[in-house]
Amino acid sequence: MAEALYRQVAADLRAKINTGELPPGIQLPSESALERLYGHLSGSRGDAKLSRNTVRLAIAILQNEGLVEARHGRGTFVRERVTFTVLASAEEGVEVTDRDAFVAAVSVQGRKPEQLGLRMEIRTASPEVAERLRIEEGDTVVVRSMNRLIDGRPWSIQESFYPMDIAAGTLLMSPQNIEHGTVTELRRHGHGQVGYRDEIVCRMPTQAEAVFLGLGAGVPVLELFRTAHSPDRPIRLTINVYAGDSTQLAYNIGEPGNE
Amino acid sequence: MAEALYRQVAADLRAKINTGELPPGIQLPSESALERLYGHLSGSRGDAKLSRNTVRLAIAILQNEGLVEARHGRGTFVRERVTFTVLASAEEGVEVTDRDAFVAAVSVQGRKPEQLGLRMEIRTASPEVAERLRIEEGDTVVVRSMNRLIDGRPWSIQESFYPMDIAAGTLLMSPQNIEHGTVTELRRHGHGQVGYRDEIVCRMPTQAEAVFLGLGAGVPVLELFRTAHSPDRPIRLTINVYAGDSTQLAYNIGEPGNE
DNA sequence: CAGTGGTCTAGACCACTGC
DNA sequence: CAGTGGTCTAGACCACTGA
Repeated sequence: MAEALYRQVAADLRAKINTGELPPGIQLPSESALERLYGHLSGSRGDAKLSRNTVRLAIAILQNEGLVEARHGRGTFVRERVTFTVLASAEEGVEVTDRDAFVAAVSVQGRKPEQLGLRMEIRTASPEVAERLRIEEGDTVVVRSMNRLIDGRPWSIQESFYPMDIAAGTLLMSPQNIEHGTVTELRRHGHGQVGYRDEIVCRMPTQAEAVFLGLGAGVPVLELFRTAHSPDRPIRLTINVYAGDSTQLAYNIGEPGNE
Repeated sequence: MAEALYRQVAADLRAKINTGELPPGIQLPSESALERLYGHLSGSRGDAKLSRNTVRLAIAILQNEGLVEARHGRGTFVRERVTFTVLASAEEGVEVTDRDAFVAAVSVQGRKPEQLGLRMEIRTASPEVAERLRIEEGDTVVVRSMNRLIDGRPWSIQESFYPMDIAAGTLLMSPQNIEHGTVTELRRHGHGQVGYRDEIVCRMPTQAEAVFLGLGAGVPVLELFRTAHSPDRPIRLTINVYAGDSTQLAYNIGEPGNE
């Protein structure tokens, strides 16, 4: 046995997608059609026909590679993708993660931004959070979270963590948008931001993330941990989870080139 | 029908992994054991038992989430993961992507670095490459590529593209390591690097990448496009493809905090 | 050799979509 | 209603691993 049948079928369909013979948006042949189309691979007689499960295994591979998307009752289609670029580096190390900055950045790229549900909670720090904020695991932290959409499609999940002693007595304690921005609000209370560290990983989404972001099988997420600090200490940790099939992060480092 | 059986099985196993009841490295019950273990879900009589395909569908979900790994003839195991952090920002915008820098960075984190097969080719620019180097599609470019391993495991695939007029007459045309580094070599020929732009995306690997990097199902890759420029023009594009389950990219922006 | 996962078949019934 | 994908079963044979 050279190569499993379902892998051969997947490889053939993948090739057709990559060469453009099956362009984005196009419907694949139905499962029963594929059973017949690839029947000749089974090495059997003339009436050759694959079993449906074999065909479905092949399609599952392509789904998990993010190449196709099955729509119940309608068919299986080659995925289309458009990406949005986030400029994650900033002059002077004082970036803006507030709503206005998001709205401006997206609008510039000709897309429609939306921000949903600013929530504020008080939690205890997980090990991940505690380590980056340089506090103890279990210390209380203020969490401000929101969801962002582009062109009506869920795009990112953002949670910002503040040590309780920093957030206490500021507008961060209120579950509302801060007009002048959180960076300015922190500065007014003696926590001027002078820089940040970004850590970026990619992984497959959790169940909850996949549901909220509307991710099909085979779409990973980009996770960005941004630890902002004053000259003295970390003042904020922002975790962003982005839909991997529609996000690009960009950093400009050093002097700008001649553009 | 509330929720598909195989999804219920996957959800239960996932919960056990997340709570640590099934810690990393542990073997899952065998497929036939799972058939019996979760038989009660089938809503049937006492001898309840799932079909093997149903169990396999459940395991496939966890594999595609990168949570477990099946080893033929041995069993299915909860994945363990260790990550290596790449500091991608650099002082003065003049980073070093050369072998020595890689070796030093990995050694510092107590791991064993290796670099394989430096290759040099001449190709024509794809649209992706041409756009970033600001040349025409189809223009000839010099490509220098290599693979890197950490602790003996394939970790990244790197390809650097240079416009032909920049590479001509330099050591870049030879398929050998450049002792003083490519950045210095370019500077000696009048192309001093003053900054770069990084673009980061994540996606599922191609077939070839999955094979080379030894990625199981459900492991995405991080792809980093670094366009380095002199004051005048782009001088190099480096594309790195990293195993997503063992890589973290980091950027320090602005003034360093008090550490 | 026994036990594990890998591949494949044949057929059943269900749920969703759109005409 | 016909056609699509979603779920599930029962059973077969193969390939790999390790004792």
